[in-house]
Parts: sequence; C-alpha cells; structure tokens
Amino acid sequence: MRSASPVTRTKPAAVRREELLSAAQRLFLEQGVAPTTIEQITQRAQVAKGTFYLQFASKEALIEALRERFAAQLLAGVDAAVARTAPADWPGKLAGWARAATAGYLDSMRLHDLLFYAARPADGAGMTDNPLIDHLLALLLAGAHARAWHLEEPRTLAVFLFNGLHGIVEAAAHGREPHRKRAAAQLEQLFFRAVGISP
Amino acid sequence: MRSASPVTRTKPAAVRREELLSAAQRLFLEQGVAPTTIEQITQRAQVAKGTFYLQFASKEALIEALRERFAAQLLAGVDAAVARTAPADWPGKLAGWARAATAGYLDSMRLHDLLFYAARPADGAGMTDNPLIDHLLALLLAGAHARAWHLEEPRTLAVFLFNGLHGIVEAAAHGREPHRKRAAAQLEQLFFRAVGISP
Amino acid sequence: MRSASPVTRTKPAAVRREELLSAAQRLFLEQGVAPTTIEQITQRAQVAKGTFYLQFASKEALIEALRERFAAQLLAGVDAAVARTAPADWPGKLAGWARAATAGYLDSMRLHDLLFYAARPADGAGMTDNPLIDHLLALLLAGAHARAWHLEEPRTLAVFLFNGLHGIVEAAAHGREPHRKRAAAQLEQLFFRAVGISP
Amino acid sequence: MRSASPVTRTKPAAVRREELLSAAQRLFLEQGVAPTTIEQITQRAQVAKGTFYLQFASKEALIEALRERFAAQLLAGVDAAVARTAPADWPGKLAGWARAATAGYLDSMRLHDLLFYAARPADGAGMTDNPLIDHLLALLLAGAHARAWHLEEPRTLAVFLFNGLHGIVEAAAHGREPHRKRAAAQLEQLFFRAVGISP
DNA sequence: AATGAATGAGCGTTCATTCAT
DNA sequence: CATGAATGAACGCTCATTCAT
Repeated sequence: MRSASPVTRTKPAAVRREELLSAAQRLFLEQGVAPTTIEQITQRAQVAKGTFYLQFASKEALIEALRERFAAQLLAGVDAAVARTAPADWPGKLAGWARAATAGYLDSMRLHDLLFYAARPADGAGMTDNPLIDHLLALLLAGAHARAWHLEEPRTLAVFLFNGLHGIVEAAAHGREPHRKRAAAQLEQLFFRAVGISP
Repeated sequence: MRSASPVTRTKPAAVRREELLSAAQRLFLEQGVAPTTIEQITQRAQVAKGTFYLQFASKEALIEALRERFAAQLLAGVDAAVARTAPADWPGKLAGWARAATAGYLDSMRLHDLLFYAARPADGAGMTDNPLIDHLLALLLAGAHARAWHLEEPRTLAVFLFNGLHGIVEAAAHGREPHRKRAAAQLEQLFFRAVGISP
Repeated sequence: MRSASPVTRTKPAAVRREELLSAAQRLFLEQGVAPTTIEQITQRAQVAKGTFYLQFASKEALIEALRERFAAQLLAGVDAAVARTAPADWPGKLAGWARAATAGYLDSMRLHDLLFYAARPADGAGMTDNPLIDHLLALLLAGAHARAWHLEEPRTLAVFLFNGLHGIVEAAAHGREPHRKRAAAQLEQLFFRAVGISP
Repeated sequence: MRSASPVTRTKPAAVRREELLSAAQRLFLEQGVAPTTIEQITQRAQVAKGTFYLQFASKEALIEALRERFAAQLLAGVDAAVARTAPADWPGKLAGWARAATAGYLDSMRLHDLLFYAARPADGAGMTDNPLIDHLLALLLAGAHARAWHLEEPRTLAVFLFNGLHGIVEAAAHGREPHRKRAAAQLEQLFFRAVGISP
C-alpha cells in the first residue's frame, strides 16, 4: 500500500529489461561484447544473475534485443533529421543524413558496429548489409527518382558512403582528427561529389 | 615418446614460426579469431601445443606477428602495383591503388579486418589507423605535392576512401553485388570524384 | 494484480494439493522426476510458483506425498482384488495379487518405480522395502498360516516375487515380450512354483 | 632421469582414465550419479577439473565407459563361475550363475543399477534389457537345449529371475535380511523351482 | 628444441526456494 | 491465500597457459 517503499525490489518487466539492456550496452561499449559476462551485466544492473534470464533467453537474445533497440532509436533520429529538411532539398537531405548519422552519434556508431558487425557470426556481413545502409539507399533512390542526381549502382554507392562516413566517425572518435568541423564539411563535400553534384 | 625418431623434427625457429603463422592465418580466415584455439593451430601446423609457446608468448603475440606479416606482404603488393604506373600518372596510381587493394585480395581484405579490426581490444581503432590507410595517405600526399589534386584534409580523405573501398570489397565478398566489373569501375570513379578530378 | 477478480481463485487447501499432486504425477510419468521443474508443475496446475510452497515444503516433500497417495490408491486396488476371491482359495489369492499388481497397472508400476526407486536418495532401498512388498508379504504369511504353502524366508520370497513380477511388467511395457497373455500365465506359474504348489 | 620423482604428475593415459573411472564409480555408489559433480570426481582423483575432459568427452561418456568396464568385469566373473562347473551339470551352472551374480557382488549389483538403470534416459529399460539378463538367457537356453529343463518363455523367465535375484541382493545389501546364507540357499531353490527342477 | 599432460579460472545457463506485495 | 519477480549457488564444459620430461 505504501508507495515509494524504501527498496523496491520488484520492478515492471519492461523497466528491468531496459536496465539490463542499458547495463549491457554500456559494458559492450567499454569492453566489447565477448569479454562482457552476464555476471558483469547483472552486477551493473544491480540484480542477481538469474534475473537476467527472466528477461532474456540467452546472451545472444540480449544482443538481438539491443539490435532492435538500436534500429528503433538511431534510425528514428536520422529519419527525423532528413524529414526536417525542405521537401525538395535533396542535397540538404543528403547532408542531413550524414550529419545526423554522425554528430553526437559516436557512441551509437560504435554500438552499431558492436551489434551489427563484431557480435555477428563469422561471416561478418554487417558493414554491407545493415539498417543504416538500407536507410541511406532509400534516400539515394528517392533523390535519383526526383532527378536530384544520377546513380549507376545505388547499393554499391550506399555501401561506399556508409563505410566512408563510418571510418571518419571512428577516426574522430579516436581523436585522430582534431578538426571535427572541417571533417564534417569535408564529409558533406565527399557525399556531394560521390553523387556527382556540387553544394 | 621413442627417442631416435626417424624424421628430424627440429626445424629452424623461423620456419616453425612461419608454419604456425600460416596455420593460424588459414584457421582465422575459416572460423574467425576467437573461435580458433591454440590446439587447432598446432594441430594444423603439425607440432605440439607447447611448441607454440616457444615461438609466441601468447595468442595475442601471434596476432600481432600476423599483423606485421600482413603489412609486409599486402603492402608490398599494393606498392608494386602503384610503382608500375607511369611516374606522373597520378590518376593511374590512384586507380592502381584501389585495384591492387581490391582485385584478388578479398582474402587479404578479410584477413586485414580480422587482424586490424575484429581481433582488436575493444577500442577498435583498426579502421582508422592501419598500414593500408597510411599507404594510401602517402600516395594522396604525393599526388597533392605534384599538384595532381588538391586536398584539404588528407588523412580524413584517406580514411574515407579506405573505408568506402573496404565496404564495397566486403559487399562483393558477400555476393550482394553481382557486377564486380561495374563495381570496380564505379570505385575508380568514386576515388576520382573524391579527389576532385575526372578520369 | 487486480483485486476482485471475476473467478474465485482461492480453493480449499486439499483441492489445491490434489491438483498439484496430479500435475506433478503426470509430469513425472512423462519426463521423469529430476527433469520436472516446480515451474512446470505449477503451470500445469494453473497456479503460481509460490502457491506450490504453500502446500509443500519442498520438491522432496511433494514426492513423499505422492508416495503416500500411491500406497493408499494402488494398494487399495490390489487389496480389493485379493479380497474378491473365495476365502480359502490361496492359489487364487496369489494369482489375483499378481494379476492386480500387473494388469492395467503399467502406469502405476512406472509411477511406483519413479517414486520408490528412482527418486530416492542414493541408497535406493526402494525395491526391497516398499508398501507393495509388505502387502504381498502379508498375503504370503496369511497363506502359510492357513497351511496353503510352506515358507522358510517369507520376506526374501516376497522381495523375490515382487522384483521378478516387476521385471516382467517393465519388459511388457517396453515391448520386449509380445505375448502378454502367455507372460501372465507364466507369471502365475512362477508364483505357484515359488511357493511350492501346483495350480 | 630420476625415477620415482617425488610427485609424478604425468601418468599414462590409461592409468589416469582408470583413476577417474574408479573415483567416479565410488562417488556414484556413495551418492548416486546425478548428484556427483565433475569437480568431486576430479578432486577425489587428485587432478584438476580440466584433466577429466582429457579422458572423457562428457559426463555421459564417462558413464558409458563405466558401463563397458562393468560388463567386461562382472560378466567375466559370472562367466568364469559358470564355466568352472562340470560340463553337463546344468543345475550346478544355474546355481553358480546365481551365486556368482550375488556373492561378493553387492557393489557390482548397485553399480549395475546405477549404470544400466538409474543413469539412463527416461525410458529406463535397464532392468529388462541389459548384459546380465542376456547372459542368463544364454545359459537358460543352453540348458534347455541340453534337455536339462523345459522353457516356454525363456526371455520372460530370464527377466523374472534376474529381477528376483536382484531384489534379494538389494535387500541383503540394505540389511533387511540378516541370514545371507539362508537367503542364498533359498535363491538357489527359487531358481530351480522356476525352471521346474529339484536340486 | 619439442612434447603434451595437466592446470584452473572462467563462462553461460538452470532452477529450487524466498518474500514483498 | 495467492502471486511471480528475484535470488544465487551450483553445474558441465572450454581453453590459454605452464612445465616436467
């Protein structure tokens, strides 16, 4: 009957799930997926080991859940950024995509890699076939359809741009590139050049 | 167990080392780094487990040695391809670099990833700071110095191009892109556009 | 969670207990004792896990309760079959015991084993000291007292007969013996021979 | 070079295997199969946990190895006892079988159950279909062929006798029957009566 | 130099039992 | 009474590394 009991041990499943997801995500970012143990995850989430298995059938199921959460969150962000541009401003949309996929998303980027690339079975198709590439591809095709640019191999281009951007974001994350502003400007230029337009 | 074995089993350290390196490399390519055990490596190299530790201090040391061997070998190949072009043919050199880093090097590419990216500690700086990028950067700078093109952020560009190319090679490896010829042509075009020249 | 649930969920303790007992019994028969979890038992009995511990102190206590229920039920059946024979027809009573303990009781037999043998702590006294043996022993002694047969080691004989019959029932259950009729006839003969009488 | 080094750590595989087998066997006898952990087995065998897996692929593989060892050892003993009787002394052979399967084999008997009955998958066919029954069956058939006795359902009889004997041995093991001598005599009698002969 | 038996910390997962609501 | 989220000890198994021979 008393709300706000001193220690609420029981929490709604969704909350527990989120806490475990977040604890795992932080640990994955800090140490990588394989080296992170269930024990560490539950310790950080302040629950017993068994509680983990109340929410996830296995470590792999947790990773899959993280993938879904990632897709839902980051993708939504990029999508919104692109939608915010003027309807026919295709260069703007392209720049917006790059900016949204980059700025402030360094963690997301690393998480993306962890989830879609490193934590994958051995074939590692992740950098070639993932939701962000599909999203960019859709934008490229829409622009082509609107005659904003011409594309010969749209999917190859999307893969190229995603990976190029990805490398730059990683480089920025590792501090190899001191001038983020300039890097962002150059990224925009590279995207434009790649589709054969000028800003 | 029996002394006086018919075959001399002692080999020069360098040979043993190479055999272990090669066995490991093949296994890494087949199954990935983490799933490959020292046991498997020594079995394939036809030596006992202990012999491994005569040559390498740890599994990590082996990976590091493989990194060095990779740099020495693949880099030499790319370097030769670039050197084969006419002295002042900078577009040709750039295209040659891309071609040499790609064509017939899918295995090398996968190995590169395994070694410089996936098998890395969690910080994963591999796609941002590796010998191939340095090599490409040197070429870009040389071309800029020769006024073949103009660059504002050469290192960022190198990272971008390497990663873009990398993505396309991976995609080709996973069969997402049926027209390798076309992809290669487009890659060349993208490299040229990125440095602001036309073929 | 919501109070005032449409269905009265509180049942008399005895009913709840029976439901749990029956759910457990069916699961034990289907999968064995050890592999059956409390979770499965409560699910099948349509109650929450905690409710189990309202009725039984532990899994072991449940098994003990099942043992008691078994003794009360199967024993009653054998007893009735024996009582149905003519008062002085001792061969008939012996044959009746064997028949009642066997025919149509394959499940009971398996349950008996599960409860008195397999689910026992390691000493496994079950096949030597259990209610069915005691019941048969009482019959043997009564027959001896009535001079229907002569016994030197009645308890040893009871153990022998019970186990012999048990083996045959199991064999029949596993289909090793196609002619159940014949097996039953032979069982009767073996019981008679064992006490030194002819049908 | 020094033989009899203070602590010989490396032993021939066969020796280690035997030690593990024996340690496991003793523990199984003491506590049952399921409750015995690999840790306990290796502790008792004075080796590290990993050493276990040098000899056996899994706990189940160990049990299977124990089954084979059991069959090789006990069966050989029973066989020898039967062979020691005069060629045509069929009652003697039958009594010998019973005696050899019993006397001094209490541990073997319990081990037999553990291995062929309790540690089995859920169907528990062990008491109906196992090497000792086959061995007895062969003897019964040989005797029948020599016209020492007449059998109608030899396999059913073998199952019956094996299980009857088994029960008595168990009872003796649990001290329910103080007069082992007498029990043995009665067992002989029961075997004879079952095949329809007199001593 | 070469061997391979031995080690033991560590991991993912299960499940009987508890207890706040 | 009834619930079911939470607990945590325990288990089978793996594998990089060591070291006596």
